Amino acid sequence: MKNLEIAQIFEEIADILEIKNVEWKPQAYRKAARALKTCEDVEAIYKKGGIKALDKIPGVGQRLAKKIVQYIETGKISEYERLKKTVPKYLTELMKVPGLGPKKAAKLANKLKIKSMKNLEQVIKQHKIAKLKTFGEKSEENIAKGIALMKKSKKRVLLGVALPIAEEIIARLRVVKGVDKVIAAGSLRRMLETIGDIDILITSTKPELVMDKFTSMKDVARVLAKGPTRGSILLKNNLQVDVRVIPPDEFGSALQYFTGSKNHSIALRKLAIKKGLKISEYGVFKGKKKIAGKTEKAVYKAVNLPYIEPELRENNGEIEVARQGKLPKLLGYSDIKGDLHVHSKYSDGNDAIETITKVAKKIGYGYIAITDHSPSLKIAHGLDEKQLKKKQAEIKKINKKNMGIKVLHGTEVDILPDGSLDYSDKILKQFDIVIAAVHSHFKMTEAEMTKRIIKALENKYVNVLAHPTGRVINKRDAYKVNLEKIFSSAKKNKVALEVDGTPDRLDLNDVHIREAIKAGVKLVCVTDAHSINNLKNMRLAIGTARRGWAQKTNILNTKSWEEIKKWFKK
DNA sequence: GCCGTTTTCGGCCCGACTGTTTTCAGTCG
Repeated sequence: MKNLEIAQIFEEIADILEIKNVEWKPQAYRKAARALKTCEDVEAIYKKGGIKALDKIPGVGQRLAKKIVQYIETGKISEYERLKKTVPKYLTELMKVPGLGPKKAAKLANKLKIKSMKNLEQVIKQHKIAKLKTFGEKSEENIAKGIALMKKSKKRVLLGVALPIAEEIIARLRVVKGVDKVIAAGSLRRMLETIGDIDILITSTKPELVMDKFTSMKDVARVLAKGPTRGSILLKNNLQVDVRVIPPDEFGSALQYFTGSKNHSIALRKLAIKKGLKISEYGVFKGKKKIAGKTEKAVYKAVNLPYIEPELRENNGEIEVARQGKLPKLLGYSDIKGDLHVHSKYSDGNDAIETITKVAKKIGYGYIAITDHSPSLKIAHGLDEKQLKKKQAEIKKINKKNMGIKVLHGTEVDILPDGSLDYSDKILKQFDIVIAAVHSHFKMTEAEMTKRIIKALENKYVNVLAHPTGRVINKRDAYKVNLEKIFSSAKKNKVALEVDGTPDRLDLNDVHIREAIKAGVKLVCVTDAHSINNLKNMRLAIGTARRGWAQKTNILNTKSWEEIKKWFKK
C-alpha cells in the first residue's frame, strides 16, 4: 500500500514548508497525511474512480490528488524533489527530535552550526545550548531527553499487545479509593491495529491517590510527569502510558477528545462552529455557557449527531453518514457464535481438541472448527490421510459426549503455487469446513497470485479464504493480489473471507473489510488460534471488522452452524 | 493547500504546557 509512503512524503513536505515559514499549507499537508493513513488504498481508489475519487478523500483537494497520482505513476512527487533541495536535510532531521520544531531547529543550526544529529549531541555535551539566547538549562536538558526518547525508537505496538497491558493497569487503578470511571481512550479505544501510547481517563474524588498508585507500579521504568490531573510513565517494555483525572461533568468531552481520531475531532469542531458552538476537551460551549460535556452522547447530540462508535471515528465519512441518520449498526463484541479457524496439537497448535472445546464452550460458543494444516506446510506438521482419520475419530468421540458445543472437523489447506489444493477433492469432501490459505511463494506477480487464489476459490469444497492478503504487521508486506477480483470470485463461489484476529495479521484489515462488504462479500471473524489463550483474540477480529463498518449480517459466524452450512452449499 | 446551507475568497480546531520572558513564542497532542 502506497498510502503510508505518500503520507510520509506529505509530512516531510509539511516540515520543509514550516521551516520556510509558509502559512497554512503545512497543516493541509499534515491533515492529508493523517487521512491517507486510514483511508482506502489510494491505488485502488485511483483505479476505480480516477483523480476525482482521490479528490473526495477528506483533506485531499485537486492539487494533492494530482501529487498522489504522480506518486502512483512515477514513484516520485516532483514538488517534494524540488522542495528537498531548498532546505538542508539536517534541518528536517533535527525536527524529528521531540521538542524541536522548525523554529528551534533552525536557530540551533544557525547559531551553533549544527549539521547533523551528531553535532547536536556534541553541543549538548559542551553545554553550548544553555548559553544561547531564548534557550536555557532546561531547554538543553529537554533536548537531550528528546534525543534519548527518539533513540529508543518508540515503534507502534500491536493492539493485541497493548490491550492486555492497558487492561491490567485499568484493573489496578479501578480499586484505588475514590475512583469511579476508568477507561482507555485513544487509538486503543478505536481498536486501531497498532498503538502509539496508552491513554487512560479517570474520574476520582482523590486524584493524588490515583497518581501515587499509577507512578509506583512495579513495571514503571520512568515517571515522565506527575501532577494532580495528569501523569505520564514509561513502562519497562518502553510503552508510554498517560493518565488523566477528569472532573465528572467533563468526562464525555474529555473522552471524545482523547479518543480522537484527530481528523474526526477536527471535523466535529468545525461542525460545532457552524452552529455557533465551541467544542473543547472541557465541554461544548455556547458563548460562555456550557451546554454539554458529561457524556459523549451529549457532545454528539449538541451538534445534532447520533453517538458514533469509537471504531468509526476516522473522518472517513462517518460524520456525513451520521448526519443522514444512516450509521451502520455495528457487529457487537458478543455477536460471534463460534470460532471457525483453530489449530490443535494435531498440527502446530499447543492444545488437545477436547481442551480447546471446553474453553470454547466456556466462552459461550455453539461450535468450534478445528482446522489443522495440510501436509505441504512441513514446519506446521500438516496432517496426512492417516492422521486425518485419527483426528476425525477423536472429534466424533468428543461430539458424542454432548458438551453443548459442536466440534467441526476442518482444515486449513494450502493453496499451492499453481492454485491447486494440497488435498484431493476426495479428502476435502470429508471435512465440515475447508479453509484455503497461501503460505508459500509470496513473491508472485499480482496477476499470478490473483489467478492462483481464484482457482482455489473455485474449488467446490472451499468455504473460507484465510488471511487473504498475507501481511504480517511490522514484518511482511501483503503479497500482491487484486482484491477486487478476489471479492467478486468469493461472492460468486460462496466463499467467505477471513478477518483473522492474530495480533500481527488482522487480515483482512479495516479498509479491505469495508471494500469487501461494499462488494457484497461475506466475512468470518476468526482467531487462527494456536493455543487456548489465543481464543481471546476474537475481540481483535471483531474490533477490526467494526472499523470496517461491518454489521452482524455481514459476518457469517454470527449465525448458527446449521445456517452457515446452508450458505456454504455450492 | 483545503473548503463552502453566511464565502470561489478568506477563513482555516483548540487549548495546555514549557521555558523564557515580563507578555509570549514554540511545540505538542
